[in-house]
Amino acid sequence: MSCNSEEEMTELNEKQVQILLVAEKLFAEKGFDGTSIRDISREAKINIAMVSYYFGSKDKMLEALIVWRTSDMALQLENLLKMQVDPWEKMERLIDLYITRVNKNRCIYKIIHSEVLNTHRSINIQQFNEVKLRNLGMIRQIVEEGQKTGQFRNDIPVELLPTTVLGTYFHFHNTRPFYEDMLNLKSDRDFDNYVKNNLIPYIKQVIKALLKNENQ
Amino acid sequence: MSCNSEEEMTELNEKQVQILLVAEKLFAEKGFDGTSIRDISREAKINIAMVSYYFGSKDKMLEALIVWRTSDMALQLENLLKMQVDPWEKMERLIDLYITRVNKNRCIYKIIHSEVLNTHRSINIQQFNEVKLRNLGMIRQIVEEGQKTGQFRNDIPVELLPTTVLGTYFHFHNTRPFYEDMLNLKSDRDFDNYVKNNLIPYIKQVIKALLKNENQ
DNA sequence: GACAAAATTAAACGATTGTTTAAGTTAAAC
DNA sequence: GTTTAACTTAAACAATCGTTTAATTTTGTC
Repeated sequence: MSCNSEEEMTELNEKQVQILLVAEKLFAEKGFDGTSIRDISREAKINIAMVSYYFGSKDKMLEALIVWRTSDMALQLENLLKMQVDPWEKMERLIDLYITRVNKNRCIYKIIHSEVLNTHRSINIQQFNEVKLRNLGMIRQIVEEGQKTGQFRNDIPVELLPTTVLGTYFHFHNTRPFYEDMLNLKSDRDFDNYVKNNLIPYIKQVIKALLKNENQ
Repeated sequence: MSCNSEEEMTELNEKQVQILLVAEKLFAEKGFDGTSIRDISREAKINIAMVSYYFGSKDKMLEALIVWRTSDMALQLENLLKMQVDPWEKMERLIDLYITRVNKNRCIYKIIHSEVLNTHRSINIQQFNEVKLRNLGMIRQIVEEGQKTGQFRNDIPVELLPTTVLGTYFHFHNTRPFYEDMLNLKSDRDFDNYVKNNLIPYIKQVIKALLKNENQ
């Protein structure tokens, strides 16, 4: 059930990918309901009938988009877990991995959070939940490593750590206009630099402060 | 410019409030674009022409909704700032105030973050930004109090603290179906209890761990 | 070149969108 | 009671929505 490699032909041809790329961009900009199939067709330079032809419907296209973007995370996490490095280092790299990945797929995460969850939409998000649960298991392993060596505290609510990392990151982006005003970030370049030089180190600082065993 | 007490008649009659209450509920459930004026009219038991009659348009109604919900925060924060209590206590109460308020107006915050910001919508959010900036100034004062007594570290990126508090809180709600699954929260009551007994104390723990001066 | 399948198109479908209109009702002022 | 303004209504408006249809073009196979 959790394995989708063969059961429903998830392979996408290049035309489908072309459509999904445009859809992802527009959905993130204007929302799912705010984006029409005609908008997508215009930007992707295809006929409006092609969406129904390739995906069946607009809803199913969104479903295909989500599956496409969330089905290759496990590998990277397993590689991280195998590494023979200090728990602190491993936790830092975990945060880097999270942020890098989420930043790369920021559009689709925005869609998922604001359009799919909580709204009564008939879209299957089971696979998305499974990815999150597997990720959490790996984070728990890293934390336990640090606890065994006495470097980390023992009472850490692991299940809330990713929420702080991602929540801080997403909320920063969600309130981007405010931060641009206050911090005087005039270009995309300024903004990205602030994320890299201030926001990400801050998130690491937060998590490390929370993990640190004070009795040591 | 920042004072709107008289310039454009922000007072709402009870009919307008009735409409806004329904609109807020539906927007949060189905999104701004996903909610039609006919949906609102049906639920509010009014004629579909009343929205245009009272607010001018659907867009202006959203603007009125945002202004209505974000124009009474300053008073509570000023009262908190005046209190003669320990900086730690003050910071805890600040977080409580933030969360209580945001929880009360969760619907409108959801709308603002997912529908207004970042999407190219012609809605004035200046007032919303000003509220945020004023809040930040007060947080900065509390932090400086704690730094003067040596209880807080000196290198604290104050401008990112509210983002961690609100980001963690919002992201928890945004991924609610996942947490319901994992933590076996079967009812609204279970969920609210977890927020009260686990999430909010965790957020306080995170902020306090970050603020704590290790050299003391 | 002939055939079949896949891909693409323009056009139309009925439904729904936000908004406006013009007629109707209500309520208060005089 | 008359007048005036505010309020409310049903109906219609043009525009756009997601989807389907049927015809046409492209592509690959023999």
